[in-house]
Parts: sequence; structure tokens; C-alpha cells
Amino acid sequence: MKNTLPQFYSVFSIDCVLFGFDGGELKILLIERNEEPFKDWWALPGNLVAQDESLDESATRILYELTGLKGVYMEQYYAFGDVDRHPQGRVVTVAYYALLRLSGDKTPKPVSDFAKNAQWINVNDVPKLAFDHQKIYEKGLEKIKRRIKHQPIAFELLPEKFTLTQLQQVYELVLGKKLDKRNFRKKMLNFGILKDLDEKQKGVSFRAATLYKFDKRKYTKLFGKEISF
Amino acid sequence: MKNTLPQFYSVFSIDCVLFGFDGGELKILLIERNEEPFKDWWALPGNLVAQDESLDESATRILYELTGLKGVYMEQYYAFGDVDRHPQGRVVTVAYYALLRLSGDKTPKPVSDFAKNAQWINVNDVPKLAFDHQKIYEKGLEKIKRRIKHQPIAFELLPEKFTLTQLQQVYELVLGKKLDKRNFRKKMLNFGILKDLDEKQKGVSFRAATLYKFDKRKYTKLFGKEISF
DNA sequence: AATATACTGTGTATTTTTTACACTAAGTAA
DNA sequence: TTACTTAGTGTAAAAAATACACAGTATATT
Repeated sequence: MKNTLPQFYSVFSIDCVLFGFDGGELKILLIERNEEPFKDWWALPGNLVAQDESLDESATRILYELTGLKGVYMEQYYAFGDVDRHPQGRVVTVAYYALLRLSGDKTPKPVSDFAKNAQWINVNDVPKLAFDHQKIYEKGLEKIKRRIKHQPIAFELLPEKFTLTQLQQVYELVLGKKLDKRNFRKKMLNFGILKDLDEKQKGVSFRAATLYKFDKRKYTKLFGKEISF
Repeated sequence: MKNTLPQFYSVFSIDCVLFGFDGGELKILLIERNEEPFKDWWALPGNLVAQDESLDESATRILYELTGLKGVYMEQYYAFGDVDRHPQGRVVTVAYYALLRLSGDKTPKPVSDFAKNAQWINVNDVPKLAFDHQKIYEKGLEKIKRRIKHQPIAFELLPEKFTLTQLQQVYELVLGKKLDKRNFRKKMLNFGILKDLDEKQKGVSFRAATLYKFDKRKYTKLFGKEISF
């Protein structure tokens, strides 16, 4: 019964838009390709899906190979399948976005063969990208813009302990607009999903802010699902 | 340069969740398979993607072959790629939902080879499905539940001219809950995206209701994008 | 012609949510 | 001690969401 399906030359790949927040900036991880096609171009990190791994597994592996990180929040968001999107054959790619805290040193040293360079680049400075990666990136950004309003994904971009100002920064950067400080705090605290840690920031010039933690338990309890941040 | 990618046995397919509304019920189109694997099981309509067509083109074609309809509203929503989801090999499937008015006679006579039967089945009576189609269907339903709140997809399920009661029915069926008549009408009319046609329903027992039309022009003008229906 | 039937269409008061807006408090650095 | 920088806080007005019930009207029936 195995292998009775028609066959033609086709493969699938995964491409990742890796968002990272590091105290002030929203960035994505780009690699500089070292191989044809699109040698020397910037591109989204990605790779082919292996025969024995699911899409999710593949995405997790690719991210690990690139950053050395596990347990990163990832979400599939769209499949791109234009016939000529890859010059070497038919490649349907499934796009994932990942959200990641760039606390301090954790800036990943990428280790991929076909990349000669990898950098965290501000979302406002993204250069021209290889293949249809421009489109893939834009759709990814769009997705998290929507999703951040209804699901608690902002916390994935922050360290475990964070200040309200940092949380607000994440929202402002993702949504691309300024928010009112008092209204933002009122709303966030009213949800009751932030745990006040009775603890202050350390090692900071000027007045230290209170640290909070996302209370996942309360979140899943209180709301089955639907919120509007 | 062509064909220098690694190759293993893999194909992609499209599966569609075709939603239809016919004056009172929300249904999906299911086919009864006439071939192994899963012979005699109910399944979502779907097929393999051809070598020279994009995912969107393929979805459009498959829908056309099945229903004879063109210009149907379709939207890709997720790729399913578990290793063993298909017993005959590695098949990654890209899922689309489609929304469709089932006005009167237009009930499609499906013409697929491997289907011995096709039926519109109420979303509440969906039987056990072949492959991982249960999961695909559920995710599709979830998607339109979310999307109907922010985008004007309800109108795709209705005839061009519809009554407010019909519109409300669509919302109630998709969301799976009753809505308040007065509040619903107030809200919908306030958006200003419904054109009062100064025309009444015909061929209906009892009092005829006013007919409305979705004003696409006003919709795209007034809101760049974000609404909450 | 009268009546029963079944659906259409409408308003208001209350509560909740959202918005707009500016200064004092606290801690650090010099 | 002072200058600097960020943290932290409240209120009033506007807008949106909710809860709620009955009279109007076209049709079908007798």
C-alpha cells in the first residue's frame, strides 16, 4: 500500500520569522546566504523538512540549529506555494513565527552551513530579502499584530520578570503606535493576569520599577479564550 | 541549476472545508470515498496539487471540479503535516475554507472520481472523518468563528440580497450562540455598510422583510481593516 | 370579511468600556 | 543638595454594550 501516490519533483520547507525584543527594539533574525541561489542576499532562516519529521518538529529543529534554543514559542501561520517561488524546483514553504526574549547575552550565534552571517535586525530596517521572503515576513508581522490583541503572546517576548513599561513597549512596537500609559496600565492590571512580585528592578539608573510576572494559571482560568488587549 | 534539491517521496494536497448556508442551517460538504485508503469513509473534499499550479490555484480548481462554481470566497488557514497523516506516503496538506451561498438549486453535484457520494451535512451532524480530517474541519470552524468577528465574511454565505434576520442567523450559527435581535440590528446598521434596497422579500408566507445588500465600497473606505462585529 | 398566524421592526435606561489628559513621587548620579 | 530621569497615579466625559417586550403588518385560513 505504501508509495502508490503519484510523484513529481517537490519538497517542502520551513521558513521562520524570529521576533526578538531587547529593551527598546523589535528585531528579526536574518541570515546572509552563502550559497546559490540568492548568494549574498539576506533571507529568513529556513530549511527543508526532513522525511521523518512533522512540520512542527521541523520548525523546532531549525530554530534550535540556528539559535541553540529550545522551548521557544512558535506558531505556524501560512503556507506559501507559488509555482516559481524557488528557482530550483517546486518548494512549498510553511511559515512560522517565533517569539523570543533577547535578554542580554543570548544573542544567538547561528551555525547554519549556508549562512555566512546572521544578525538581529530592527523590523524597520529590514533589507530586500531573497525568494518571496519579503512577503513572508510582512504576513508574519501582520499576524502577530492581530494576535497580540487577543492572545497573551507579548509575554513571550519579555523576560519572566518584567515591568509594565516594558510590556507597554512591546505592544507599542508590535502595533506600531503609541499607547497611553495610564490607560494601558489600568487595563492590563484589571485583567488580573499579572502577578505583582513585590520586587523592584535592579542595576538600573534612576528609579526602579515594580516587576510583574504573567500569571498563566489565572489567564487560562478566567478567560476560556477571548480577550481584547 | 534546476533540480539540484534533495528529493524524497513527498507531495502536497489541498483539503477544503466548504461551508454553506441555506436558510436556517450551516452545512459543510463531505464526500464519501470510493477508494482506498479509507474507502467508504466520509472525508473533506481535496486533491493533490498539480506541478504547475500554485496552492491558491489548486484550491480554486478543486472546488470547481467539485461544485462547478467559480469566484467562490476561499481562504487558506493551516498546513497539516504530521508524518503519518496519510498511510500511503508523506503528504502535507494545506487547508482552505470556502464560503458559499446555497440558494435553492445550486446544491452541487460532485463529480470526483474517488467519491461515490457527496452531501451537505449540518455542522452538528458531522460523522467520523477519514485521515486527520476531523482536526482539519475543527480548525476550520474555529477560524471562521474568529474571522467573522473582524471581517465581513458573513456576506459570502448569503445571497446578494438578504434580510437582517438571515444575517443574524449566519452569525448565530457560526458563533454557536443566540444574539439579541435589537442589539444586533442596531450595531449592524450603525456600521453603515448595509445598503437598504427599499425592496421586500418575495414569495414568502407572512410578512416580508426588507432586503439589504453589503456595501463593499463603504466597507473598505470607512475601515482600513479593524472592526468588531 | 374576520380572524389567526408568524414574523418584522422598533427605543430606552443601565452598565461597562474606552478615551483624554498632567503632575507628583522616588531613586540615582553628580 | 541638586539635577535628572523614570515610575506611578485618578477623574470626568464619551462611546459602546447590554438587557429587555410589544405593537405592526402581510399572509393564510375560514
